[in-house]
Amino acid sequence: MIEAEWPGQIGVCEPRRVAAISLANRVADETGTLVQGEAVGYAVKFDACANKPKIKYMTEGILLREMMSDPLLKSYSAIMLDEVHERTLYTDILMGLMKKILRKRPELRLVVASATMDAKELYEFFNNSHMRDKSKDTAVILSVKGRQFPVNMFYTMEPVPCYVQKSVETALKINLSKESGDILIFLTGQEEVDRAVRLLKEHATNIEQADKKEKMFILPMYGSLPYHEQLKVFKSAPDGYRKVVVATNVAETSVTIPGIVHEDYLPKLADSTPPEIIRTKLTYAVLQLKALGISNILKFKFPSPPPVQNLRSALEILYALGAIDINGELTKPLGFHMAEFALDPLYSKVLLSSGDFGCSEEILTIISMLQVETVFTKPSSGSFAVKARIQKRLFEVEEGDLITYLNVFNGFISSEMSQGFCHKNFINYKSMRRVVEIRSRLEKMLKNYDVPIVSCGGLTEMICKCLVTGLFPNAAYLHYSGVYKTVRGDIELFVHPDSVLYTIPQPQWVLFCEVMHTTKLFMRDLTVIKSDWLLELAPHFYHKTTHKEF
DNA sequence: GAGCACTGC
Repeated sequence: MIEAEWPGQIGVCEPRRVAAISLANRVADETGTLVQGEAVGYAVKFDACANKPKIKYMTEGILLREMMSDPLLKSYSAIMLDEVHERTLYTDILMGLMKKILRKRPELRLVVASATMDAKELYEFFNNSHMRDKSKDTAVILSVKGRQFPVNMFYTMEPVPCYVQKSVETALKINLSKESGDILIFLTGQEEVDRAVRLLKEHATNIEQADKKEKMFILPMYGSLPYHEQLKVFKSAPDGYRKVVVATNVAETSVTIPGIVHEDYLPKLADSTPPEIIRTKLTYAVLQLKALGISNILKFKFPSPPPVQNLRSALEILYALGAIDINGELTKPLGFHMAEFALDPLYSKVLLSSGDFGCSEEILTIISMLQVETVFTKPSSGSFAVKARIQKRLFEVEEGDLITYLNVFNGFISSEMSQGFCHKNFINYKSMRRVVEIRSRLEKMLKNYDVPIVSCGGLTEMICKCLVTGLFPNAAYLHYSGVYKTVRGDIELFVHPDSVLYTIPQPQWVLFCEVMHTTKLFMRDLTVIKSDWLLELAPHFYHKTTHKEF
């Protein structure tokens, strides 16, 4: 074990929650200690270890957050960044911050672990190799040969007509064989996982009823499952049962589910995507760097510098939201509170102003609904597809998708969160449970910030106005040519066919939550607004002269 | 009438 002369903690950052939790479990198991004990623990959002374990596994955002109260990470003597080859936004930001910290704390040990051969680039980044004095270099490259866990893989040699069916059959075959060990099946999406789980459960029930000894314990695993259900895969199956986990690729990398020795395999695509930081919106990341006291974002050393224009527009939006002042300083309390939310700043702004509009109950619901994939299921069979469409109409309103979501949620709550309600209305029950979880967390945060939790009781205009206070950068107007355009930049946008506004006469002004770039630029999750509201509620961003339409 | 999935705070 780690001895006393090792003064601080060892922090290991993983890009995904399940990875952090499963590694902590694994290491605790190997060292014969309890997870979340003194030696080994983990911290992910909403589920942190209470003590300070010697080895702490966490998601990247957690370490970033810890830096807000402990900027030099003094409680750690070593930090490991794992899976760096994935180059998530947070990996890059953490590497930039660690470089700064290392200058002030040369005794801190940093291990950067990557599965690919980008070592040279990272080596140069941490060594300041542009400087002439190489003797000051402190980074070294260590190579570790990969070691595989003994796992039996099953490939199908030929294409199979239905691989969901086939994987279920394979699992059943393994289950009847003499070999012991748990089974992990990978499929491509949530729907497939649910289908496979249903099939397997039928078999499992039959086995139990026939009182055979090959009992199975079936568990699904995918991202939009409520958190407490995700954690079930890490527990061992009851005595006498073989655990069968059916997963999407949530679990594909860096996850070790204890006991798994059989894997179904789907080929992984070559990892060639450029770092997230150079192609994504930086509003939230810049907000967090500001919260860490990085005053000059444009001078911050990123391993892969994002386009300056992206940084500038992030700063401009944060200013217009009121999160930073004219000097680029985080505002108190608004900017600091916005940095605390694990949400797009446009959404956290809407939440924080919802008390003033007397509609925080409704806004909490809407923002929570936006955190999950669509709750409407899309049956593939014809007659059910028509029925689903008819049921969805019952919730639809002319104000747009967001108020429609509000109606769905309220219906779900009135039904006492019944599965029957979801079934009848073609709504995903598990997603709705997750929305309920998220909503109660956000509500707690609003209460902490003394935002009154109040309902406007059906005054949808107040809700729509409140949405403008944060979503104003996402406003579009109907051009006389019949397509929508952004107010700034005149970019052509189209209503997505999934929107409730798709089939009704096009309103003059809308807010969108997201743009999807597929065959065209499609706006999703729309709300109808009035142009006056933009002038009234976002004067920094829109002036009367900005566009003739005003 | 569109259309891969997944993740993180």
